[in-house]
Amino acid sequence: MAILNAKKYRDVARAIHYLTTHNDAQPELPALAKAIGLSTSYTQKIFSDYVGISPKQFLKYISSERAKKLLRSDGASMLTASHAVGLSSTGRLHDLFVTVESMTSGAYKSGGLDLTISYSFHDTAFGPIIIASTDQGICYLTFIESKAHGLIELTHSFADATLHEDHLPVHSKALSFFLWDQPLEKITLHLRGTSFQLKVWQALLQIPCGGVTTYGDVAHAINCDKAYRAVGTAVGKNPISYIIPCHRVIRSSGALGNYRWGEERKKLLFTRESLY
DNA sequence: CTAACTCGCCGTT
DNA sequence: AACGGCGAGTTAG
Repeated sequence: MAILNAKKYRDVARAIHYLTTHNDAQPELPALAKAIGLSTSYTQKIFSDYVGISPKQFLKYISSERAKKLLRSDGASMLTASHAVGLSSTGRLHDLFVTVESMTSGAYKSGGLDLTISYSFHDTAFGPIIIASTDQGICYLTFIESKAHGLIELTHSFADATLHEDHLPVHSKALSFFLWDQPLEKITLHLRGTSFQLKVWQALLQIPCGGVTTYGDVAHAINCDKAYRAVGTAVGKNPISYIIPCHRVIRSSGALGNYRWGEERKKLLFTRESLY
């Protein structure tokens, strides 16, 4: 599968941004290419390589009518136990391969004092990432703009931990989650969060690849029907992008809603996965 | 028929 | 006490 480095991701993201902000004008390929400053042939190529469909089709695929249909087809049952038996065949389920450990209150409150964290950088189909782990498991995985910027954010998040760059085998395991045509490897996450956040993140692991659900449905799944607003903020604090698939949660209106790592990235993930 | 706005929700800081 | 990766109902086009 095609892998996006920082520059390619920026180009694709700009293309997505242009299309969605000019969708009423039915933009033709030449207009798109001109807007992002690349040739028509190259624009066509990178777009279809990385998004999976042509620029023209793309607009149709992110329409909120289509999103609503996807919600209706599996939505409500997506977060119930029943999917594990029947519906899971349509998409890989992360919760069968992911174990969650939560940090002790000491490490939790201190910003990671006494923790030794190894981190490494990688490119994925959805852009460059940083992966970090403790001796217990993956503690951090985010999309990044640059290595320097990514490291600053990691440092900010674990201000009192000891950090060093080191590409461990467990990082490669995490990376396998980004590849479709390859079996998943079992992995442990080492998470820092409130009990409410942990419940939310655990629920997200039940959404199969290609599936979508709503913030309200997640709230229902954890028995806090009216806390959908709080669910939104908890989802937004997910420290392990992609493996904990927070990008599969959208608004009940069919609008995609916000995304910590950029609206364009959420559109890319949403489109790419619903083609799966 | 959407799009924009209001007002209520509730866990965090 | 204020603020969100929200949602349902209402109103303006």
